[in-house]
Amino acid sequence: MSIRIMHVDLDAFFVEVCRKHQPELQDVDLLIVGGRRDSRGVVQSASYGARAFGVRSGMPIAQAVRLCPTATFVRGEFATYREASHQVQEVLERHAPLATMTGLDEGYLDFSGTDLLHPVSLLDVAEQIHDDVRASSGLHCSIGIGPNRMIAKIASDYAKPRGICEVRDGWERGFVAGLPLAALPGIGPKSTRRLAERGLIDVAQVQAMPMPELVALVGREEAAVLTRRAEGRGGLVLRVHGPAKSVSRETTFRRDVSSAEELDRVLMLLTSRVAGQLRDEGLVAGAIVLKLRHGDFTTITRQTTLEVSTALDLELLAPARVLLKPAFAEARRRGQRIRLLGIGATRLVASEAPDLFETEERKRSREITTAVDAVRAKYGFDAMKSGRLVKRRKDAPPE
DNA sequence: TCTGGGGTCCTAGGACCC
DNA sequence: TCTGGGGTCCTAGGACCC
Repeated sequence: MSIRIMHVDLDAFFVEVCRKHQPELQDVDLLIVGGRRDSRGVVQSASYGARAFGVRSGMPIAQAVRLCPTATFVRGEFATYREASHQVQEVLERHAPLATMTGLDEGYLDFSGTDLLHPVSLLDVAEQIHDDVRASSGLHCSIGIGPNRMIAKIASDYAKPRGICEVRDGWERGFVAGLPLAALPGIGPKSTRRLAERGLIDVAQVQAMPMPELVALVGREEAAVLTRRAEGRGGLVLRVHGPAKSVSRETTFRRDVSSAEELDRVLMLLTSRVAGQLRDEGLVAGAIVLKLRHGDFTTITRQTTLEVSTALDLELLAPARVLLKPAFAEARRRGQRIRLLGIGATRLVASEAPDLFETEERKRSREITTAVDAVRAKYGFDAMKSGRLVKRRKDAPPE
């Protein structure tokens, strides 16, 4: 049985979704999604016109403004991304027995063992998928086909935009030979720099290098991984997403914060959003993680195990506060303001039926929470907030 | 005006148990 | 009184991906 995997990647996804929902952006050639010009964010996605100016995803907005000052900057709406992503997912599921989205804007299909159905090539199938995605979501995509996941992914990248690239079995080594190492998945900025310091830039160099020499350069373990990738070998099976392993919310302040009160207010809000999502998904958390980023961008995390797994706001908030207090004190001692605050829930398990022996207090708290969730399900998250948050909102300066 | 937000996976050291 | 090693859980940090 031959293994054939297809990777579908949407072109300039965030930009195109924004165009779809804001028709006035339709003819804006220089469009950058991620945040307004003055925001403390990074570029999520840039139109091909803006990319010609050197704008790339992940780049600070401020830098994008300098490179492309006449561009239009928009923030984008997560809900619209999710909606478009679902439309694409449905198309993919129609075309293969096993299909899975691995991000909002990409997914894999497994055509392994369909040699009788598609004996020679999957190009015609890919063309059909492209057209169906376009018809269903209004978005263009690029498609890569290969004998493993890594090759399919690199091929879709190579095909961009709006292209299809098929790498047949046996050709993968030659296909990756012309690429820089940084183009291989798993080799990010840090590894790229480290490898470059040892003179390793291109895949072809690794292919040509005798193993002992490579081991001498980067060590046995990394040499093995590098060789495997440089030979074009990669994952052969698709795994469908399991349940979430963590749920988190974090926010970067518009200006660094030094007030304990403000931190606590935001901690309440973030925790309540995390807790809400946990309940929504029928999960409880066994531990929580607090994240702080200082003004100088150093980032710390503090984690603690919960006595009882929970998805109740207050039962997550209390230990979160216990973590925040000394961490904030330490930041103060070092003269650091807080740039980012985040809270995450981990060690998630499916929530069970309520404990028969639970205290009256906890029972009441759980029942109130259920009522709040019901209101929120109907009117949205902001329909219910704790009195403290509402009060504070009123005297807050206009956004 | 430097550097988002939501994830996954890996490593490494210490505690603790057998 | 000294001396193990393996296994597992926990925390913190870091690389990477989209």
